[in-house]
Amino acid sequence: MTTTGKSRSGSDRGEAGNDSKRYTPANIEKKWQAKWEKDGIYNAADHVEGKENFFSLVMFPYPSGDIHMGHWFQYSGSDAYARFKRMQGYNVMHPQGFDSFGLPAENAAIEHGEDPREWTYLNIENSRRQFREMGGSYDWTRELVTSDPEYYKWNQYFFLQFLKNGLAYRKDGQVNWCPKDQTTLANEQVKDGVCERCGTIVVKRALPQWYFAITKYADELLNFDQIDWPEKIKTMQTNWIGRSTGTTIGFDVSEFASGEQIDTFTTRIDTVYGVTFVVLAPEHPLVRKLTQPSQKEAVEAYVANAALQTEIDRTSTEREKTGIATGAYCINPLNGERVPVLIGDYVLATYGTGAVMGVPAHDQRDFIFAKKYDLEIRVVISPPDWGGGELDEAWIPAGTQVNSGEFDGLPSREGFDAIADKIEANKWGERTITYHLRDWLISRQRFWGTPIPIVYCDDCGTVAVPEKDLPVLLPDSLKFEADGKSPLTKDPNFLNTTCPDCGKAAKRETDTLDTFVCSSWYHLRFASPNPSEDPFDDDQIRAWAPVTAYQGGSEHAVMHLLYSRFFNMALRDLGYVDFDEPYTKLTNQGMLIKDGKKISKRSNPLPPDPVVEKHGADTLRCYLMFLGPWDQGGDWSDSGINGITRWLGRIWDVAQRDESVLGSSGSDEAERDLERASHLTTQRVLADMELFKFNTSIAALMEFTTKLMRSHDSGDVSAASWRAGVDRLLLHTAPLAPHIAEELWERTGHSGSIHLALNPEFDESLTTSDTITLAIQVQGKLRDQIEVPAGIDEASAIAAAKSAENVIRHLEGMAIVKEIYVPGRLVNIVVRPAN
RNA sequence: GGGGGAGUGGCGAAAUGGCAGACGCGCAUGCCUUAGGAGCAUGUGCCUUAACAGGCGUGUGGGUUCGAAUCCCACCUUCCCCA
Repeated sequence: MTTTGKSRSGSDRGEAGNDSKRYTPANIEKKWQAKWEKDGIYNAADHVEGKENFFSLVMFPYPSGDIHMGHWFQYSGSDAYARFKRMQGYNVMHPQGFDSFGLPAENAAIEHGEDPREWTYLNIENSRRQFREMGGSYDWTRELVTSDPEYYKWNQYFFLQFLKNGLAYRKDGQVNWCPKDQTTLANEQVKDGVCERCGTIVVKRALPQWYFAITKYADELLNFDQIDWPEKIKTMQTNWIGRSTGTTIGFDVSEFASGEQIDTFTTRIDTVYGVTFVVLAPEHPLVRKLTQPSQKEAVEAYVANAALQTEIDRTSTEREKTGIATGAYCINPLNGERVPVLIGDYVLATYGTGAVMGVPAHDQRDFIFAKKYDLEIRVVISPPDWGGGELDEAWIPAGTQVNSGEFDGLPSREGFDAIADKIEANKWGERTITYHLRDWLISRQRFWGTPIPIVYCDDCGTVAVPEKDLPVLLPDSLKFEADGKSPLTKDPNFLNTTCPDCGKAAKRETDTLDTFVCSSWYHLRFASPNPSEDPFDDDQIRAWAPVTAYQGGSEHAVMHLLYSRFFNMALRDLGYVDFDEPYTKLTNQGMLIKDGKKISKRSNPLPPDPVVEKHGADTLRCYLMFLGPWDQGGDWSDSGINGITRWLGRIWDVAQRDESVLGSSGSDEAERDLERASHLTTQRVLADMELFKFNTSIAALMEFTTKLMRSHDSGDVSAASWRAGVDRLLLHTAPLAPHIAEELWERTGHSGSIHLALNPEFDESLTTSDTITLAIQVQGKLRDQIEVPAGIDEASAIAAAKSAENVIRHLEGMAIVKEIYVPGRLVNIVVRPAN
């Protein structure tokens, strides 16, 4: 830094205390943050006479260290919206908390031997400070921390209610297993197929896991009628749920395994006469029974290899499909044909029935597979003009049934139903609806989470912990040790307990709940933060829920946002709430990236504290909101922040100008002009804020700021209308830059917080002017612009257009074909050469 | 592999069927200043032109329309999420 620079900033600091002329964020931001908190102006009462409640919720953060710039992006926008709604006259509740269970705390424990609890609560402390420095309008009396026993107790309680009502169950699931460490691994702990710690190749292994029965709600989750959500989120959820209608059909294998059949599911039963092979997933239970002695060795090797592959690899279309014969055959019930049974790792045991029928002529994957293994390709849906020759690729579209026995000649669309009817009549299978959605696996083999309240007793089996014994507490000390096992599995005080039923010695469940359970109902606890005997108070839920407006990233489209909807529907059916959907309106903010990549504490850091220190919280908030459309995110760069610094400096300057230099009345034209700008600004800002278009709101306010400066400079507006304009500017700026707006509100003689004031109003009739500029096009190309009276009729507009100088030139030698007038906007004259 | 976005000046962007580039950054020139990493004013898509004016222009190729950044079809690039 140069000497000049140093002395300048030094003098800034020196003057700051008494020179109120200069905008110095550090001098005002802390002051107002303290005052707002002391006065509790953002604390929401459950009922306020004459005001409608508005629950404005933003997805709460995971406290992984600093609140980073991405959080600032998210929370600046959502806070501006909550403030805007408050100024619209709503009784706004805008809570904040911490989603504090989860893997990063465990990683800190694993890497640095820290206690995840200490690590987490230290981070929370730091995050609270940053939230305050942001100037968020949060109601901190409602704060919740999901790793507090008062909170996770209710996760356990809901788990038990779900268990009682058939919505929670335990069954075998595939987990990552490290054979050396003898432990399960989270997906994140598997790097390139090997154990993160010891480098051993990780295998898939079946272990009992807990599930929530979300698939019971698959159809209701497909219905979005009651909620105002972005189309893209609804599309993602719809695709994720993946409802498809089709037919199951069994292929008899009793020749090789008595009494058994292979169940397959297909959406194209019309092609069933074209089945020339059947493929099983390597994990399919029939694999062992069907494999013939000659194939045994090869099949075992193939199955072992498949266990090492990820699903990505196995289902990738880039990779060549592989398969291996079992040596067994099955019978196609439709035509009695005997077709080979193969094993292919591109078939997943967890999807559908874990077996597919191979129809190479009408499925491209099967086609390539059949070519490779020299299997028959039989056309059963004839393409139009098909001469009976070999196909170059699978024919997917509809056609005419051929080689399909009694169904030959039918259009395949009719063949679909006719064949399905026959299958159902003969009880070979039935029409079925399947979903891509699977039940929600809630077991985590981790230690920083909600303990699942279950006890295993040798005599009584799986026993639920009685509600009166909740919460099942996490042990105080959770030190991770080098063997890779969860501390819960080794802590005798936690592990050893007595059976609630028979009183004998028993072991606790050591799995913890997925952290998405915490976030599935946290909004209800915000609405009702205090009860200790119930998860929440019904009257408070009625006052606030469902959430009026919810904001968060679209990366949660198919996990959190689907789980929460399921959770709400389940709670409704169990009698806890009386509404169907948890979040009425959803808005996604985009992702803030830096240098083209996601911001991350480790690999791509961007700490906000230095920026706040240099420019102030208001400047940073506005800059982030000005970067671009909030719902599309933005690419951070330091270069533009000066624009916001200048703008706030100009507001600071204009608001404190001496109005006594202006007269008690101004010129008609200038008054009218300022009035129009004022009402137009309010119209634009109110509309844009409602749509989370903060960038264009700020652009409108920048223009208005300039307008007010010029009006004052020119001196031809009245003091009263100029001052009213300044008030309007401050009120609109308040949600975006809350500290400076509050400071200037006070300095310009107002009493009470600007944040409890109401938005200005506008009169649309005052936003228009007497004349408009019409664009004149010839052949759709702009040729001139003319000034005309605002209410001009079509004929006069076209006449005026035709007499514009530059237009005359372009009409020369042309015959007019058509004249188009778009009221208030343009005239387009369509011509052709006049012979 | 599946799913969802996004491509517009040197840069962030605006405009959702009607004047492409509002607003801001940066840059240039000028004013003010002992000074400027301050402030103010003016200009700034590219090409041709002394000027008037004209041509080109919203990732690429096609289409619909009097008129397309915007709607439709195909493709390319890129980001995010899930497995």
